[in-house]
Amino acid sequence: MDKKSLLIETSLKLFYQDGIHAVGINHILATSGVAKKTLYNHFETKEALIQACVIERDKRFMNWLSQACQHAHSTSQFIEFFFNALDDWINNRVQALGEFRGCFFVNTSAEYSDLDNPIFQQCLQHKLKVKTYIENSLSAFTNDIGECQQLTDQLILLKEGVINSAFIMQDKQAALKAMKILKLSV
Amino acid sequence: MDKKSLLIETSLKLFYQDGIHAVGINHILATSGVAKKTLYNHFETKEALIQACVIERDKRFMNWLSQACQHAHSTSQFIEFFFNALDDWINNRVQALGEFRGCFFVNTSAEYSDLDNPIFQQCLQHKLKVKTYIENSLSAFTNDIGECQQLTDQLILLKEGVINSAFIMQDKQAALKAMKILKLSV
DNA sequence: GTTAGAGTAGACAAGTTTGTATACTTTGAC
DNA sequence: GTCAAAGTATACAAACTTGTCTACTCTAAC
Repeated sequence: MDKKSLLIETSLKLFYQDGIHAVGINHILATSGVAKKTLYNHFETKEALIQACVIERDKRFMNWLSQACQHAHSTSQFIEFFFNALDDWINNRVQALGEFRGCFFVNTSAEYSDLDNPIFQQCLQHKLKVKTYIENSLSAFTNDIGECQQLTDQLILLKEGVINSAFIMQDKQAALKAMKILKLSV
Repeated sequence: MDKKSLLIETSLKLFYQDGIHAVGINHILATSGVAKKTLYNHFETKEALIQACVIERDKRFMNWLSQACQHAHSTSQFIEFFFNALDDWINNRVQALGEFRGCFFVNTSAEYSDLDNPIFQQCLQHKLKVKTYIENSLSAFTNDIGECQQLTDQLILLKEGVINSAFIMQDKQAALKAMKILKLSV
């Protein structure tokens, strides 16, 4: 693995584990075994490294989600795949996303919560991307745009609730509970 | 206001705004206008101050929530009051909770996400307290314990989803959307 | 008026932070 | 084999971190 990727990999893991401000550059260097000059060769500042991490996390998340839902052939099947994927993640069956500690984007936003902060904006954009992905996927199964949008809103709302509850309440059944709610209402 | 309360008040505001690690003791002192010795007279360490902040936030949250829902006389009315309260909060109509920046307990947990960290445990306990409050409130309106538990789970899941979505997606309508979901399924 | 408790102001210690600079080594392309 | 690019190791600067300490002041009770 090239040094730049190694640095992002290491930082992503440490940032997700302990938060951004709590993890110093030196800690990242010691863990990755990379020299300081190499880091500042690839990234102008710590902030640039953080931004690269957010981009990488977004990539991994979208890859995982789209793969998990790709074989859905109906709305109800999409819902099932979607929440099963979340269930896998919060129960640590998805290696690409690391040991579950809630939503990386929410955790990161909590440390950069000003609306005009570029890191917050990156996190917001990720969430919008997920929303667009869901809406596009669902639109294949129905012609009713309103219904499609409403279901997207509901999936998003429940997804955020699942991730949050699984993290802070340690409710590892959250995804299955959420699936039930939608199955009752759809 | 006595100095101890002033320190908690100031810290709570700054921690909620910028995160815990990002806010130094000196910043808190400069903002509150309190001397360093006074702070360390009241709190042994920064961690003790953080813990006092979590306790205070829990108090304010529970007070606000229980007041907002106290006049509910039925399950559906409770749901209405509950989500209207959330709607007030995320749209900055609740002074006691400060300018909305997501869930203080989630934001804080993100910086102390080890299960055995006492701060994480405090946040977890707060969430369990909210759950107990909801379950107790609902139990007054029905004799079906299973239904009561299920609805509690749903309310919790949607509450977390609402707070998260309102924060990171800046979806200020999230609470009203969530109310709709439950009205469809109940 | 005296006195004890609480607060102020700020210097200080010891360690950490991000980021730069220097001197040396490895590696891969030609 | 040469040479440039990339990496290593580490010292260093400047600022910041938490927490301690000293000397002074204010305030309220008696």
